[in-house]
Amino acid sequence: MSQTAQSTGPRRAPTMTDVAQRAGVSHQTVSRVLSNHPNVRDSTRAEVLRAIEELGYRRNSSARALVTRRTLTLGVVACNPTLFGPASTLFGLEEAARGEGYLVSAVTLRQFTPKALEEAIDHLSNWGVEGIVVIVPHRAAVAALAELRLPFPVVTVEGGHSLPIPGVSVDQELGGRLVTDHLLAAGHSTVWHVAGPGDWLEAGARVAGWRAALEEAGAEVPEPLVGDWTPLSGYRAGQELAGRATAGRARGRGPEVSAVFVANDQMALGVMRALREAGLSVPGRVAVAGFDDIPESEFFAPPLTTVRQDFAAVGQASIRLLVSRLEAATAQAGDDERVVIEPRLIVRGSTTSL
Amino acid sequence: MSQTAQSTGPRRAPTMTDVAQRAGVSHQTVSRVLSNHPNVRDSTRAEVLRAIEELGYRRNSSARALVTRRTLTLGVVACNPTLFGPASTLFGLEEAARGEGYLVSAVTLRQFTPKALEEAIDHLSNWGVEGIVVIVPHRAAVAALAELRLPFPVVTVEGGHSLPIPGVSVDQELGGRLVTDHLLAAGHSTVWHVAGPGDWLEAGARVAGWRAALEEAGAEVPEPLVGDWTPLSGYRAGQELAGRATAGRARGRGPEVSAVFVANDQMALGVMRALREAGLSVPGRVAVAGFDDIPESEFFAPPLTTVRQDFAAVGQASIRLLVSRLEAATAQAGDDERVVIEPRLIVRGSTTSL
DNA sequence: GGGCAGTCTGTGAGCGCTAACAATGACTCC
DNA sequence: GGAGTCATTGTTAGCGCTCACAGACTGCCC
Repeated sequence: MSQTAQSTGPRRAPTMTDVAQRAGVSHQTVSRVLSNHPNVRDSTRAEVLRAIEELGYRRNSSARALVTRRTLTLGVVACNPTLFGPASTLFGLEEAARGEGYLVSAVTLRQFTPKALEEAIDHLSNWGVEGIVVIVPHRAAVAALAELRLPFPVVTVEGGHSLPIPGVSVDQELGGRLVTDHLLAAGHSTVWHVAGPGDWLEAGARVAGWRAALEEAGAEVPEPLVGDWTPLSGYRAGQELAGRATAGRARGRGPEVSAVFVANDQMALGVMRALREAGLSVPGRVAVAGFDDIPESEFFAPPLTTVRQDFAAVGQASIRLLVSRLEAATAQAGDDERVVIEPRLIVRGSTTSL
Repeated sequence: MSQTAQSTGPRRAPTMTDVAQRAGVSHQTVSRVLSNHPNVRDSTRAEVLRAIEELGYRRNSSARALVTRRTLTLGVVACNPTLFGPASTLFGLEEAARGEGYLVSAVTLRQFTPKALEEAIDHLSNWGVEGIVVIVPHRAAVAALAELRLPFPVVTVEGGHSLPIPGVSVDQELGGRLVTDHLLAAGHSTVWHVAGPGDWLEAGARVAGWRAALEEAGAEVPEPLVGDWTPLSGYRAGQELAGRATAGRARGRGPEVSAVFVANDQMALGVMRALREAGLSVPGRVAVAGFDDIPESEFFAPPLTTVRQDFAAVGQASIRLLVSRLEAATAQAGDDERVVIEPRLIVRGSTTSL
């Protein structure tokens, strides 16, 4: 009665009981209306809905989660989220999750370390996520992940298939093959490679595809250069390659440089700049191909041959995997544990006019 | 006693009472340990921590949120999250929020409509976010936002300052001026402009800065072309500009084309490609400048002069604004309602060697 | 030795919701 | 017409936690 609450203070959000009172029913009936229970008389339902509308009532998610033991929240751990690939995956993933009725909370890692990964997962756990998707494609990450015995399902993206954790990935090795075969078919005697960082699984798989294609064709396999995905590192690798291209075999370190497969588009950009600066025309003197098909690639000078990955599909598949694990007491083990998505070669000017 | 739960079924997560029993204390003491209450004997604390460790106990966030009325969750609504700018902002924002002890849930819009915005906010509300950051820099979005009377604080990013909603933004107009002044100082008689979509506030502000700089310098103001941020649209605008450049004033539609300020880097890339294809060298014949400083810009051919925005700072500022509103009964109105961040001109090869 | 502060711990209530069950009334069926 | 069925509604008991308060036990002073 003599509550000060009736003053102008921040009025507490209305509760289900408030709605019930206003509609002249029990709180349980309100609950039934909100959960679309069939056995509610139409007139009652209308009454309740009107009360909800008038009060601006919203169900308290915490109370609901407490009793149903479902937070309907999924966590995502991502690294380098400003890169086109991770960002696209994140986007597709969130959209898919929303469609399934889940909220997605992402934690981003500035730099991968097992400790950072653990902290990120810990952070998410503290908010009661029901499962997580990990988009941290480092070798060490997957290993670290396997150590942690988590009380909820985990799905990896680009985490490789060496561990008994369900995951989604693009067939990076196939991508590497596609590019390499394309360049060999164009008449190059061999193909150089600028790889991604050694601790990235994707980088390794692209190397493997490239190497396999060369070996199958009986071509010489040059020592791959290594970058860190940035244009700058590509630029440096490009300078190195330019040096070899101009020095010729005289320099005695590997075959002639007439074609380069770069492990992502941004590095390819750097490589092309370095080659250009060294007076080596692309594709006239050296053909260059990338990987990812970022939106800019089509407009590089020259337009870049590359491999397109369907990131949105990756995001969707990972959510499907996670949600199926969450909702099915049925589909337990082995049931579509692994999803592999095929990449596609996009041929453009940087490799064509040999 | 005769519960079937003691079978192998999915063992329920341990509760605070379980920990209390194991440690031989009351659940309240466990709670005190977890909240770092000072009045707990060291030996008791140790006992409790050990029990927590052994049981792998985690506090139930829903129960906690229910009683404290704090979900410690923030929502973000973003559009075009695969672009460098929004992605970077999102990243900075999440990191800042985590530092403040909040979880961030993002909802991404494929395309902006007032309805989509409302649905996104609705989605977030259903999960009990305590406040939201809206990164949807459309004119209509801000208007729509003002309509909604939301029961929690809202902060806009790049939402302009026309409405009484706190917000963070980069001084886009200043950016436009910086670029334009730079080009005028380099000796160009005027500067053309390829703008972003008309319904984006940022696009408008960049146009305003460009126009103001031209007018102050007494230069002719050509009709701006309009793109949609994509390289392709820039390419089309570039073709149009190339046509004018080669036709000269004869075509009678505006001044000579010797310098172009493009509203973002990706479109600038398209513009440069079109110019190059038309045989117009950059910067020899036409100088081109962009906006955003995406990581690739430095490696374009030629390296692109552009305006750098500190997206991470934007994200951090928006979180500070939101959190201060959440935690302060003190700082009510007017208190740093607006944060403006200054952009910086980055001069590179695409405008230099006139 | 009684009172009084201060430290540590336990008890009980209740946050807002859903699930299980009970209760009511209307209707059908033989 | 009594039992059985069904639709509709209400009642009650928690979910796991924090808060407010009460108790117990120290030490210290006069």
